[in-house]
Amino acid sequence: MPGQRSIIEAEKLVEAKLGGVPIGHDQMAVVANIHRVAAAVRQHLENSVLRGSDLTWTAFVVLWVIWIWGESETRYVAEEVGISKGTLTGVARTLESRGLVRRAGHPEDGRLVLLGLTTEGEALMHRLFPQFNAEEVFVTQRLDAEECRRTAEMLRRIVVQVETHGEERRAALLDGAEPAPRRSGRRSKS
Amino acid sequence: MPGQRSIIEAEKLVEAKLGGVPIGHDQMAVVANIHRVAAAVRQHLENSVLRGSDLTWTAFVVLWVIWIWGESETRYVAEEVGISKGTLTGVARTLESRGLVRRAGHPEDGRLVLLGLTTEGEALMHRLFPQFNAEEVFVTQRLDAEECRRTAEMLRRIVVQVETHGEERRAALLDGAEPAPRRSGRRSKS
DNA sequence: CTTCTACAATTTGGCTCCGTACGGTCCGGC
DNA sequence: GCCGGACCGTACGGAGCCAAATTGTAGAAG
Repeated sequence: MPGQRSIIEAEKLVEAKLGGVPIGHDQMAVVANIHRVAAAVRQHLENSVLRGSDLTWTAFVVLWVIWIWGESETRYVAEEVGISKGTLTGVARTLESRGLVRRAGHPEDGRLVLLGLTTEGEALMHRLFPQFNAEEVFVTQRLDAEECRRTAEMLRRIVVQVETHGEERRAALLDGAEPAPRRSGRRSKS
Repeated sequence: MPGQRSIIEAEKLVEAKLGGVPIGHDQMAVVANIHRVAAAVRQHLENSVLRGSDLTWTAFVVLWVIWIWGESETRYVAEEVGISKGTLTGVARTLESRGLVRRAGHPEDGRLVLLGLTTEGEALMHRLFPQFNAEEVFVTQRLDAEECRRTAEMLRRIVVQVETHGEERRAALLDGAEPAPRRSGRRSKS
């Protein structure tokens, strides 16, 4: 990995930059490594198994969620995948046009839309997931099963922390000040 | 975290879906959690400290890399940040137009371009990074220092694995077949 | 029955990011 | 001097992504 500079070395430089200001070094290293590894793994999977079936990462995750959990309401799929409902609309449409996903109205509540896999979609996932998982095994090759479990547990704790206390934390940080609107995105009419 | 369904439960469903096909469950859980936590942390940081300074995640990381490592060649910045050189051009231009980044030609090799922070950029990072790090500490609150170190080490191993053996692995998987061009992006003229 | 309200998905606008393809510039070797 | 290679910049085309605005349904209130 040419050019990959060490995070430990970075810490020393941060120390020098900030003089007396105390910094959580271990925490910084975890967060930095999380994003580094997420990008590396995603890129590896896109360039190995996903590219061959012309699927983006997001599209695959959407298929995976529907595959695992069965026909589901769009709002749950969006949340599970980690994208907005508006984004899911577009991704689902693409997958529908390729005959992998089927969209159906909810039998009781006409506002809801259910997403399910077509037979073709089922077949694709049945073929693709073992390949996908084989790469998951490949990337984690330098960890034994126990280390995998422990690492997953640590990561899960971070997710729980953010998802249970994140919102109140953000509110406390802003402390009254309005949330500073996102610069991109559609402008408010007012 | 409403709607967050358990990965353990998902594993059972995968098992049911694939019958006899053996699956690396622990590895699957690690990879799934990596991306879940990466998205959660990124979103938390964008909505807390970054939004206030109108910075995207990518823009902040670019600033951070330049801040830490000092004036650097664009190719190293792009690699360190984990984005393509083309993307960096756009991001750097935006940051330059806001007076945070300065761009200069390499004194010896005229092909290279060096990116550095302006005084304003330095000041911004000096103010922003402690806030950023405070949120890193917040999200990892449920891990003690030792757990942080161990987790970072595990993640680092995955990065090393992908970056040392990823390329040959992808080559072996394709095994001769041409790499199946990305469907999006500019079409070849031919 | 009508209206109002809540909530759902979708549409729309704006931005980000990637991969590809060129074009320009510079370096090194022949 | 010329050519091949490396590098940056620019220009597309395309997918993702978010948040506001819109549209449509459900259900309650009058």
